[in-house]
Amino acid sequence: MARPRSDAKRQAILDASVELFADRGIAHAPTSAISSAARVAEGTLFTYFKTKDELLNELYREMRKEIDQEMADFPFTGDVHARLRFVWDRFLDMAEKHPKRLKVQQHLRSSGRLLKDAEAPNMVIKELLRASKEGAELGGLGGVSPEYLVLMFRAQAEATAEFIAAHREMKAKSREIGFKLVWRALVGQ
Amino acid sequence: MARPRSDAKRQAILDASVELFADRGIAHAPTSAISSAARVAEGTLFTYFKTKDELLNELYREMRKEIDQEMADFPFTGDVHARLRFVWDRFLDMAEKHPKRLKVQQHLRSSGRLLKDAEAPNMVIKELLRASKEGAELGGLGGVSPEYLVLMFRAQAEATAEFIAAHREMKAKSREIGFKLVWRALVGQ
Amino acid sequence: MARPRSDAKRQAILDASVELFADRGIAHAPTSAISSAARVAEGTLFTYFKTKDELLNELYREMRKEIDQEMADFPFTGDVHARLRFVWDRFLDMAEKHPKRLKVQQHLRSSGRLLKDAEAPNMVIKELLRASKEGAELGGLGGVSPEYLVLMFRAQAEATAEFIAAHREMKAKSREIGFKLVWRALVGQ
Amino acid sequence: MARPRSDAKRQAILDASVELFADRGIAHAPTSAISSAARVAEGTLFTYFKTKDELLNELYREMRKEIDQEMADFPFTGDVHARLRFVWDRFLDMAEKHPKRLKVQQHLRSSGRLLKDAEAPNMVIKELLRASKEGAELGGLGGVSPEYLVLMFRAQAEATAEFIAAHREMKAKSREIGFKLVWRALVGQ
DNA sequence: CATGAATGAGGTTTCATTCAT
DNA sequence: TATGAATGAAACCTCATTCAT
Repeated sequence: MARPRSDAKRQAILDASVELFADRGIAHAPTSAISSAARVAEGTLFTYFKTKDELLNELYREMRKEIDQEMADFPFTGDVHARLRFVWDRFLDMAEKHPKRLKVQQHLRSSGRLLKDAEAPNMVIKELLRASKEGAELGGLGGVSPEYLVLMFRAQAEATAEFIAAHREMKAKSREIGFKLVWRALVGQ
Repeated sequence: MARPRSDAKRQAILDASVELFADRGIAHAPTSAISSAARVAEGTLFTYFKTKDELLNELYREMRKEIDQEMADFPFTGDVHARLRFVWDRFLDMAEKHPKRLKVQQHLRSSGRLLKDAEAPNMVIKELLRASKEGAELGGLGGVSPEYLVLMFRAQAEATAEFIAAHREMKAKSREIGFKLVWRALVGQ
Repeated sequence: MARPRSDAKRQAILDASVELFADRGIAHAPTSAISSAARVAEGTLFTYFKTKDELLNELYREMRKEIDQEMADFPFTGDVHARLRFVWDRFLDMAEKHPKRLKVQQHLRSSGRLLKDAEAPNMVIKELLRASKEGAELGGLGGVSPEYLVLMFRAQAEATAEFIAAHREMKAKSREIGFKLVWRALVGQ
Repeated sequence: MARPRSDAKRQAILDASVELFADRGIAHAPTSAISSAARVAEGTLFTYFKTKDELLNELYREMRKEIDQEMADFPFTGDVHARLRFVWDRFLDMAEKHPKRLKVQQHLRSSGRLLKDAEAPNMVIKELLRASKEGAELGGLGGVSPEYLVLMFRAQAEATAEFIAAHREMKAKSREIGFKLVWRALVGQ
C-alpha cells in the first residue's frame, strides 16, 4: 500500500559501492559518497542496509551469488580437464565483464569485516577441491592438500585476470597460457 | 632530509605499524594507536613521518629494502632452477620470520596510497624477469610475457606462504610441493 | 479540526507514547518507535498529530482532562479537610492505576516543549488554591502565597506516589501518613 | 612537557553544560553547542570527557561534590531542628547562587543515563535520614519510613526553591515559611 | 486514509595534523 | 626534540517529517 522498496535503488547502491570501493578502498568510500553516486539520499542507503558493515556483507554475498549463477551449467560429469577449464573460463569471463569486482572482493576479504556466513565455501570451491584432487593424482601429487591446490588455482586465476586487465590485447592468449600453466603444474606435461 | 635523531624510535613506529596494519587494516589503525604502541607521543610520529601516507610509503620501502638485503647473496651465475629456487626460499623464509609483513604488503599495495617510486621494480623483480624468461624458453613458452610469469610466480609464492601460515606442520612439505608446481608450470615436467 | 477517523488509533498512539516516554524519556522515544508500539504505520502518527510536539501537548492535555474527570464529584461544599483529602486520594488513585503517567507528566513539564495553554490552571488547581488558603488561615499562615502552598501540596503528593511505587506494601499506610504530614504542615496539629 | 590539560577549560565545559541543559534539556543540548558555548573546539570536549554520557555523570558528581563542600561545617552535634535547618538553608543558598543547577540535577536524575555510583547516597542523605527519624519520633511518627521523610524533605525544599526562583521578592519569607511547614509536618506544632 | 520508503539536517565521535609548552 | 592537548573536518547513523502508492 505504500511505496514499495525498489530493487533498482538497492542495486544502484551496490553498484556504486563496487565502483567506489574498487577505486578508493572500502575505508575511503564514505557512505555519503556511495549514496550520492547512487543518486539516492544519504539516509536512503540505511533503509536498504542497516549499517555500512551490512552493506559490505550483502555486497559480498551478492557477488558470490552471481558467480554461482554463472557456474550454473557446470559440467559435473565431465572429465577433470573440462571441469577445471570451465571454472577457469567463467572466472575470467566475470573478471572481464566486471573488472572492478575482483579487486572489491579482495578488499572485502582482507577487511576483516565479513561475517563467517558470508565466506562459507560454496559449490565452486567444493568442485575445485574435487577436481584439484583428481588432477593431482594424475600428476603424481597424491598426498598434497587439496586446499592448497585450490589456493594455488585461485592465485593463478587472479594473477591472470590482473594481467589481462592491464594488457587487454593479450586477452585470449593469456587465458590459454594461464590455464596451460595451471594444468602443467597440476598434472605435469 | 635531516633525520630526527633516534633511529630506535623510528623503528619502533615502523614495527608498531606492521603489527597494527596487519591486525586491523590500514584504515582502522589510527596514528594515535600506532604511536601509543610504539611508546611514543602522538606528535612524535609526525616528526619522523610528515604524514600518515609518508609513513605508509616509507614502511613499504623499508620492507622492500630488507628483502633486497635478504637476497644479497643471490647466485647470479647459477642456473635457472637454482636462481628461482633461491628467491622462492628466501621469500618463504621472510614470510615465516615476519608473518605479518606479507599481509601488510598486500594491504599497502591495494590501498592506492603508494607512490610510484615506492613500487619501482627492484633487483629481485629484474632477476625474476630474467629467470622466468629463461625457464619459459626451456618449457616451450618462448613468446610469453615475462611480466605475466613474474606475476604468476609471486601469486604462487604468496599462496604458499598463506597456506603455511595456516598449516605450520606442513611447512617443509608445502615449500617443496609449491616449488615443484611452479617449476612444472614453467618448464613442464 | 476535522479528526481522522479512528479514535482507537489515536488512543493507541497516546498509550504507546506514555509507555515509551516513561521508560526512555521523551527524547529517546522516536516517533517510529511510538508508531510501531501502537501498531500503526510511521506516517499514520502524523495524520493524528501534525508534529511530535503536538503529540506531546495533546498527550499532556489528555492526561489533565482525565484527571479532571476523575475529580468530577469533587465535594465543592465539603469542609477544607474533606476537599483536600479528596484531591489527595484521587491523585494517588490515578498514580496507582497508571504508574507511568506521573513520570511522563514530569518529563513533559520539564521538557520545555509544552505550550502555555496546555499548562493553564484547571479546576483542580483552582480548588487547591482555595482550599490551601482556607487551611492556611486555620493554621495561622494567613499571608502565605497560595501558589506556594499548592506547589508544596503537589510536591508532597508526588513524593508520596513515588514512594508508594517503590514500596507497594506500604501503600495504605503511606497514603495516610502523607496526608497527615500535609495537613499538619498546613494547619498545624 | 606538553601543554597541560586546563582545569579552566574543563570547568568552562561543565559550566556551559549546566547553562544549556537547564535551558533546553539534555537531549536538546548538542555537544557542539556545549563546546561552542565553552569557547572550545568540538573535539576538545572529548579530550576532557570521553563521551557525552561521561560528561553527564561527571557533571552530576561535580555538583554533588560541591554540595558536600557546602555542607562541610554541618553541625553534627546540634539538635534536630538545627541540623535540619542547616541543610535547608544551605540547599536554598545553593539554589539561589546557581539557579540552573537544580533543574539540571532533576534533568540528569530523570534521564536514565546516570551510573549507579554517581547516585550513591552521600553524607547529606545519611544525615537527613538520621534527623528525619529523630524528628519524626518527637512528632509521634515513630514507625514511619525515614526514606519517605527524606523524599518529603527534598520535595519540599525543591518546591521552595522553585517558588523563590519565580518570586525573588519573597525570598526570605518563603524560606522561613517553607521550613516552618516542614517542621510542622514532621514534629507537629 | 493508511502505509512505509525517501529525505537530509543534525547528532556524537574519530582522527590526522598542528602547536603551545 | 618530545609531548599531548587542541583543532575541525568528516564519518556513520538517527529521526522527524514528507510524499508516492
